[in-house]
Amino acid sequence: MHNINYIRENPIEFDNAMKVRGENPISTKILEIDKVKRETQTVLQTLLAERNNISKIIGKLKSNNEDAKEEMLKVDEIKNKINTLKELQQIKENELNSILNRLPNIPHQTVPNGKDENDNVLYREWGSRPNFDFKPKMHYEIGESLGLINFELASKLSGSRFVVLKKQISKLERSISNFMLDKHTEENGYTEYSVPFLVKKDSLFGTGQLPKFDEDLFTAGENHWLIPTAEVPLTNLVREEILNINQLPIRATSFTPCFRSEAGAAGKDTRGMLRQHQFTKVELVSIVEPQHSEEELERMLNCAESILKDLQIHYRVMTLCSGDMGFSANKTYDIEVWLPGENKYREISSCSNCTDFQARRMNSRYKTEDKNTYVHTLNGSGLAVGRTLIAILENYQMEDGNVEIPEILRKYFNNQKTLL
RNA sequence: GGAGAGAUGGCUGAGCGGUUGAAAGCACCGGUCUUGAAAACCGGCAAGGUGGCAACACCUUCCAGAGUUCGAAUCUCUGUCUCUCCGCCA
Repeated sequence: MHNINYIRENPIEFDNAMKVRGENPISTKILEIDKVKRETQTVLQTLLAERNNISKIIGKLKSNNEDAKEEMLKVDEIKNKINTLKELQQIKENELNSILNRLPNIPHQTVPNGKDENDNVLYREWGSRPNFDFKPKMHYEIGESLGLINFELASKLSGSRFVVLKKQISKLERSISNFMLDKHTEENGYTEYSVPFLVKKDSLFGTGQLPKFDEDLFTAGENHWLIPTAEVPLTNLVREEILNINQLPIRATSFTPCFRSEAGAAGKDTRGMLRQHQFTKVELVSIVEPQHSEEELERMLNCAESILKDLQIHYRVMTLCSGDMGFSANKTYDIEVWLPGENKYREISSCSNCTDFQARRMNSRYKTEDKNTYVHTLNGSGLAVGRTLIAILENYQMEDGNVEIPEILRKYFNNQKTLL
């Protein structure tokens, strides 16, 4: 949600920011509505003050047993005007909100301008592509030939874009999530949370999934939605809170399933478990003071990267361009892991600074000496577990179809060196 | 699912339809005292908005939404949530 004051004072900058995010210039319209709204409000408030005054007089007259007929007639007159103006003001406010609710965050000045993922810029990379003496297989070929990944069974149960894992691969998934949580809580300073996987509308509005992206979400019953990421419950922990300054920074992590309808991705990545309706993820969320959010984004990125470094898997980090960023983001880094089977880099984490954009929607503030200030919120995958599983299978595969277990995970496997 | 109780400022908690934006306490901030701290005492302390260069004035907000009234934290209706008891159950 945008600060209307900022738009009033910087309409051109605002329109430029929207433009690089693929929106039409709209500040003129916003300010027009805003102007009518405020003018109405000013008149309305004068009338309300008048009404309050007369009512007070009536109160006094009545308590003295005096006649108040004249005053009551006056109020009656004012009341009609008040009702009309109230209605108008409400209409204008709703108009304004329905526009503001759907506009994305302003990009940070260091965000490259661009249209889509082709305009993203390499930020840094780590490691190098592994060499294989044989043709590396795709993760699903590995998993299916071992009989440990099964898509037919999943489709029988739930349809397309689901998967059933079994035995060692199932255990591998579990060990990955344990490793990530251990790392983030023991070394990276995050606090582990277990949170609901079903949330209500307000929470999804707070983080920016609603009202614009409802078709990407699954609903459950009348009033609940399945979370598309733990960012939603974790960030909303501070919704409608006024935090004490000494509570900041908050660094929270959680392991949850994520549910996405993948409405716009028909036909994309249909093979394998790269793009599923349900996957698990360890999420990182930071709530910080505004002046610290830029460095916190770098810190969060490092925390996410530390997982792949420990797993010894090659990756690169991309700075997303303005057109490829998510709705709430001011700046986003994607970590793309190398998948030898696919012979491609694929997104495995996305770390975003949402500045005060979500905080305004959530009304999350902290107390400083003389006023309350919106916090800054950040979120990042640390990492997507399903895709980490894919990365391990493809990077650690052996010619005989077996898979080596990354050293850091062996403690979860009784020091076993390979999957079989 | 059945029966009852409740929702008030950062927290706890008062509140006859009209000087209640809201008592009191805690927390927090400033001061006095003290070598320093604690204690004690004094003072300050809700949020959002509109107008104004500003001082400041005004409006709105006591879970949410409708309603009654000249006037609602206080009365009525609906919804949401919380708690207690009973039943059922992971």
